Amino acid sequence: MLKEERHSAILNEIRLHNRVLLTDLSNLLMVSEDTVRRDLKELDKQGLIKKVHGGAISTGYHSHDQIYAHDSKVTIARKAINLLKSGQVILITGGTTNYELARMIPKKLNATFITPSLSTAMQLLSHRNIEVIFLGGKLSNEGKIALGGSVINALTEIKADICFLGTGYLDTQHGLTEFDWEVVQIKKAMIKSSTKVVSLAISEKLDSFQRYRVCDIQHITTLITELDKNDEKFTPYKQMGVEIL
Amino acid sequence: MLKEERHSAILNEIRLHNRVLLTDLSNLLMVSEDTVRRDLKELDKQGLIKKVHGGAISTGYHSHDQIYAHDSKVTIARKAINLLKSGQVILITGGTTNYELARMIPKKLNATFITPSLSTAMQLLSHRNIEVIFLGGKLSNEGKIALGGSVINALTEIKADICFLGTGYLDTQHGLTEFDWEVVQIKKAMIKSSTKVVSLAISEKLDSFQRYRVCDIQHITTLITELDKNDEKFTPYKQMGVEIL
DNA sequence: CTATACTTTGCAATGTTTTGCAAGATATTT
DNA sequence: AAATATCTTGCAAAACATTGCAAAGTATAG
Repeated sequence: MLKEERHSAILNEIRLHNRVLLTDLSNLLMVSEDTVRRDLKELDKQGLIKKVHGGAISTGYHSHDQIYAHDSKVTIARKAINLLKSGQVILITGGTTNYELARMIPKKLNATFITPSLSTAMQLLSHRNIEVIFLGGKLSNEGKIALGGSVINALTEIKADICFLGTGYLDTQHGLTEFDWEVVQIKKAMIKSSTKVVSLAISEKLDSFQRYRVCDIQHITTLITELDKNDEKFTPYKQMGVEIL
Repeated sequence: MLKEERHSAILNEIRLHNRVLLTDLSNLLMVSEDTVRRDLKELDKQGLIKKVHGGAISTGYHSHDQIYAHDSKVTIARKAINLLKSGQVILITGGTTNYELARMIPKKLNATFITPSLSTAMQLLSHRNIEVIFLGGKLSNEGKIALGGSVINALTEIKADICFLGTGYLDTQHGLTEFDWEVVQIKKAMIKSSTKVVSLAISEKLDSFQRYRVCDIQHITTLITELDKNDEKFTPYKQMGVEIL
């Protein structure tokens, strides 16, 4: 294979995905990583791509990464990661906290993620060892997630180890609530299909509620917030058998 | 063999495959590598090809990724938009040309798009009046598209007005061909589910082919390239009933 | 037809580019 | 701070390019 062909292929990859990993290119083009590195360096010098540690990105690339840097969400996501284990099948909804979670998945984790969220799926795909299954359906314009019967149907055929529920309101009286009825249906189906249920909630979502109920507190296995787990606020949750992280 | 014969043989090879190796030409033409080298040098000086280390590539090849191809993709997408009408149900694959198409959809268009491609879906979602349905399944890491049985099953339950096939290689002898077997299955299903079949192909993808066949030329309703529709190259296509734009 | 000048071709010697490897330096992740 | 992963550098083997040259072929003028 000619050098120019490789360059062309590399530019193509980057154009398509906005980013490439060096190792992937090495496999794809069947040349050593050194050669790819040299190719990338050359293309970078020509200003066609931007070479970064571990690969290269498109020059005009602005990832969503900078947009959400909310500290508490990062804190929550970091705690949540400890629940992940290789070999698991994991349901995960959309939402910025789950997006953070998807970002910081360890590279060596080997698991299957199932999601109806476009952004989460996109993020998950950047991890090599992870299998991503998208629950198809009609996409909602706001949340960029698939909703409706097809998602719920697909969920009935799945038994996952754990599910991560993002966005949602939580209080001891009303349980986990939502403002979108369609989303509620999805979350209900997810809970039904999972052995463990993890709710990720920044503290401002606590002690408030919305119109539609997803489930009672008792159905939640683990609640993760950015607060200290010994906060007195959590005593009632603990009494209902919820683990606090 | 005369020098001129060799020259046209070389140009032919390059037109066909976009590239040639020096050693291959030497064998093919049964002359020494030195002679071929001199031939290539001469053709390069005439601007007909681009000589590179180890062989030569078509002149359009390098600029392909940067400016030229992007421009032609925009041109193609612009032509394709005229086929869209409000009320239609539209199948669309991934690929950069379709991505461009998704970007430039008119705001007032009111239609349903169905796709297995993450990036295309994401782009389509930015249009208010458009309904987007994602064909869920296991996501491939490379193409960021859903593949496999679930996509094909979902497609059997759909009868769309039109389908837009991106990336793919086209020639009169082999028809529409693809690189990836899984992708071929999806495209086949899409064609089956659509009344009209539109193939978007930059001219580079013409007159070349890959391992796996999607369909014959006859199954394509409309072919869109960046070239003029009266280009003599299209005569055989027209004879097979393909509309050229 | 013949001699001369010119072109083309292959060969060999020498120079250059490309590529993969290995060792040590940096960066990143845990 | 330790463990990985990635990067840099120098190097050697292989592939490729260049140059000069000689043999063979072609063209042209006398």
